[in-house]
Amino acid sequence: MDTEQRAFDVMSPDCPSRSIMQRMGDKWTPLVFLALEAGPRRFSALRQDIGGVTPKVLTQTLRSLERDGLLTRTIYPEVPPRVEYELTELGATLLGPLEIVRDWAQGHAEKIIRARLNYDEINEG
Amino acid sequence: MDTEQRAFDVMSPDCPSRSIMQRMGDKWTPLVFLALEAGPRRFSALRQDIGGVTPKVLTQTLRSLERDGLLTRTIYPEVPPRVEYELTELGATLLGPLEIVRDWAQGHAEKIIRARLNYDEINEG
DNA sequence: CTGTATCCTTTAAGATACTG
DNA sequence: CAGTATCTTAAAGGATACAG
Repeated sequence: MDTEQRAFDVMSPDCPSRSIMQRMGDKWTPLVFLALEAGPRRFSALRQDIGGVTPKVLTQTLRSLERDGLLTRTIYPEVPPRVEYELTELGATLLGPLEIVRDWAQGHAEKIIRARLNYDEINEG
Repeated sequence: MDTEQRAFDVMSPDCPSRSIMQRMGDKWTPLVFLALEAGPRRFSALRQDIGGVTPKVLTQTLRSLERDGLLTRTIYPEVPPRVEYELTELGATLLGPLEIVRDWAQGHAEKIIRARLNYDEINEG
């Protein structure tokens, strides 16, 4: 059928691009990406880079990104074990958009916090 | 204290910018923004623009964005009632980043879907 | 038309403890 | 070191019906 344009449309309820867009906004995914920006990193390093994440949740996040082809998981047969995570070429293309969003969030956080206080003041007193 | 740089850091567990970044990725927020890109829009119009959203959830999303100062809600005292939603200046500054993310999602959806199929094939049979 | 109210299901996430 | 297992809680989202 139509595979040239409008093949994917986030405004369409069933479009897979929706799930992709949502995944970007989940709690830990963006932080994993930013932590991997500079290069490969192992599990415990990621855990430290990203404050407050439990091993279970970090594993879930990493597996999910691996499944989507956004990063690779490499196991080195050593003792003690070493596992490295690294962005794929595809994953790296997401860094730009992610940084833009991050910069927006950091740059406008103060205004938003003020707006919230103002709203709450008016609507609760 | 330090209000000049690194005032907000998404890598920091308790930074408010995290909650902002997360909100961008919730299910309906980006779609509301894209629907409001062309100008003010009323409730029922938004409901139709955005497939599959229930009134309850749409209201929640809109209220939350209003609270953050990203859009305004204007009630016109008519019968039948008319309510229009419109992006604020602050909200409009988020359109650019959002479009970049949307384009990435739509542009790479196919590759990701293939990666998923491949992963599932290997890890389940 | 623009919502609210209720109830329900699903999913994300966190705490904690344990294993190859 | 790099996870897994189990349990529990919190939050998001959806179905449906109804109200001003």
